[in-house]
Amino acid sequence: MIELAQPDAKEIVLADVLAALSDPVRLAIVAELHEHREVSCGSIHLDIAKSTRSHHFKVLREAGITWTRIDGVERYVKLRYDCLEQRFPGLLTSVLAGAASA
Amino acid sequence: MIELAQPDAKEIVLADVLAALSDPVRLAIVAELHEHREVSCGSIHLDIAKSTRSHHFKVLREAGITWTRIDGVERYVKLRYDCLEQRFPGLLTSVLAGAASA
DNA sequence: CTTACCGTTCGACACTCGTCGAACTATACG
DNA sequence: CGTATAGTTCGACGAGTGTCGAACGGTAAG
Repeated sequence: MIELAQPDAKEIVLADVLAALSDPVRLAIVAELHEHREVSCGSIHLDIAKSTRSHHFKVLREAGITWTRIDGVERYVKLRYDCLEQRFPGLLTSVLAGAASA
Repeated sequence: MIELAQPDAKEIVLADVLAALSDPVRLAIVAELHEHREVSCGSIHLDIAKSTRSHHFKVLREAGITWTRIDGVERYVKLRYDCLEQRFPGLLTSVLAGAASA
């Protein structure tokens, strides 16, 4: 049940975070994660191939935006809200608000 | 002296703003603009060709991040702080803080 | 063990992006 | 007019990105 592979809070790079959030699909994923606290990758409805889905989750994880926990066959994903808030205060909040109002 | 070509405040798209800010060069430009209020394109020191420089300013302008005023031969550029604050409250502030701490 | 399921990895493809130099436009100054 | 200056536009190039289908790998269930 223990497994991860994402950067430390201090290693999170602003440009990478912004690049990761600049894709509409990933923005939708992040908005969904914000509503559901923690969720398995597959339970988010997206009209894309599963390989593409996997790619987007990887980008979010490597940018330091999400935290992934492996439980059996599934990957449970949630936002690294506290890490991001510590590193870039207010950023995720304003992005989530902007995504919701779009 | 009057001249512009940037989107309305309501037409500013979050993903476009984030994409525009996800480039290190443009992030540096934005940080510089934040310090100097208004500035001519050429007065910002950047180790890139002037065509590349022009490209980055165009991306920022079209994303709705900057406002450009033509005066003679020069283009004076400044952040559209109020528009962005209205559209995505706190976003630019947190990005500027993050860019400064990097 | 076999099957089903969840997700990753691997090319491959089209497209976009950052970068450059060169040519161009337009204003300002002799 | 001629020249200098500030930016833009135009290919062109290499690198990166989003997308897909197909193949693969682990875990759970029969």
